[in-house]
Amino acid sequence: MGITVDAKGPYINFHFGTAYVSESLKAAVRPGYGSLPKKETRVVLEHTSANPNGPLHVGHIRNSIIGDTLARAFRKAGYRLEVQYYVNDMGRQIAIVAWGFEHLDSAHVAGEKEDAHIARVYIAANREIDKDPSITQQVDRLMQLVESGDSETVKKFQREVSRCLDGFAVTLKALNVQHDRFVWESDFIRNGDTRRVISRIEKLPQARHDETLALDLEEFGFKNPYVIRRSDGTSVYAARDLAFHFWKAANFDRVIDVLGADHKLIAAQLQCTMKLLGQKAPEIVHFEFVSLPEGSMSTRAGKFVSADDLITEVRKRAFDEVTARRPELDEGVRTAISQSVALAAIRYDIVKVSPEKSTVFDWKEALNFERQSGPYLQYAHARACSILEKAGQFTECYDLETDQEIALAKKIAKFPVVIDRVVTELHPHLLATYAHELADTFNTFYHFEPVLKSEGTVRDRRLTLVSAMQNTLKETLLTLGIDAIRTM
RNA sequence: GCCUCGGUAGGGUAGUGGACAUCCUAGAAGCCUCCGGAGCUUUUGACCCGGGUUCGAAUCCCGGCCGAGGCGCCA
Repeated sequence: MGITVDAKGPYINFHFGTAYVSESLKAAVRPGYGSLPKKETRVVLEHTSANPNGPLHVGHIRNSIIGDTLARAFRKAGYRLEVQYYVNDMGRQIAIVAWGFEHLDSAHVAGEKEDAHIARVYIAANREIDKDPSITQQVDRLMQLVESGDSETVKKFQREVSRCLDGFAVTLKALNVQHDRFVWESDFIRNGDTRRVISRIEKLPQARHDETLALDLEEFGFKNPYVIRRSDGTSVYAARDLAFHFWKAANFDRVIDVLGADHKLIAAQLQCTMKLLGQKAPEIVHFEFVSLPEGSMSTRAGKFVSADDLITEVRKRAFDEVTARRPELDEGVRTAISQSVALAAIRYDIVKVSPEKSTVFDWKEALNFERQSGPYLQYAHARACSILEKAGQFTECYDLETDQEIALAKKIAKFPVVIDRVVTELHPHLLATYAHELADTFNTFYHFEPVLKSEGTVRDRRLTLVSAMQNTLKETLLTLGIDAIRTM
């Protein structure tokens, strides 16, 4: 009854007997199915970390959704996980924002979201700089003041950055994306970590002391020097990033960063340098860019589709859809359902594509709730819930017979393997593919095999199967950060 | 110019060495006697090009072409 094996041509076929499938099903009806054994490994996962100079756009949230889905998968796989957002509070872009608030008409407009306000000032300041390049010197001055710890300027930077982060928090909450800790880049200057890392780098044989301090990584295939310190003595982003990763390497067993494709080179240089310093190098999940049909996005040029606009539009469309289907429900209930549906649509649409594929943002796809979409998955779940509710009490039965039953049970049994693959391969889209396969298999089963209308042990075993499917799909959706609503 | 990542039916997409290449969309034909049709069935249609490795390549290697991203004091 277990697993039988035979050879056919060049293939070895394993036949999973009913005993094997039954065991899996018994686990699948229990709460928390798919969770792997607890591990002692401490993992730190950094994602999103967008510069606080304007609202999150549809490119940034690809990072957020890939990162948050991975985070959920790691927790499901039993790891001790901390999720971090690295706040860039001392870059040139923030200095430009600070300059803009000081020199331009930057009053807050009533009803304007904080991050949108920052973007408006940032875009205006860039326009001024284009007109009068000498402003750059004033911006440089601000950066030097921050690096030297001038409290007035530091406060000014942090005030604007905090406001922008408040805006991000609203967006990320709407997307069901969570961080455990916000790590501020400037802390690595203040606590001396950056200085200490630089002094270690100075001692490396690859160090080059000209006006700048840089590493010559040509032996590792990097043509250009990796600059650590500017000629005016201030540190560059790379130096603080090294300090940050030093700290992560010291406190965690596994360090994972989710970064955009534009970071490929600097991330590789960072990995290389960490190794030279005898430290654990981060594992990096790169995702390729999301562009618009008219070209690439740019915060600076004000050319982007903001995540907030996307959320608003998808929620509107979802509300109309729910209202058309369930007019009898209270408006409050319809609003709640449509928010869950919108969340599912957005997250699934983004996570289903493998990270290494560059994409073009498409409103039509984002607003589609059929078939290969998050709402389709939610619908399959809601249907299963409805069947179980109507069924009432039944006796669990694990002896399956028909092809449809067995196909569904096998799909259910695969779930823990999928969780494991997601965290070992760092491929969150596998979970999306699995969720769709599971819902598809269920829909086919549902079409051919009557559940409530069958009788005796046939009814029992099919209800058991529906129950296992509902629980498995629920766990899959939760790992995808999608609400497993019972009705919609 | 150099480096990195992609190139799978009309459009989008899964698939890192093996059995008729996944799914969505689009086109065609069906299914409301149905437990919620955001559904189901059947069907049309694809591995960029050229070499190589292998018993066997969408998958690995080399060279093209196309797309995205990057290339010392930006982040």
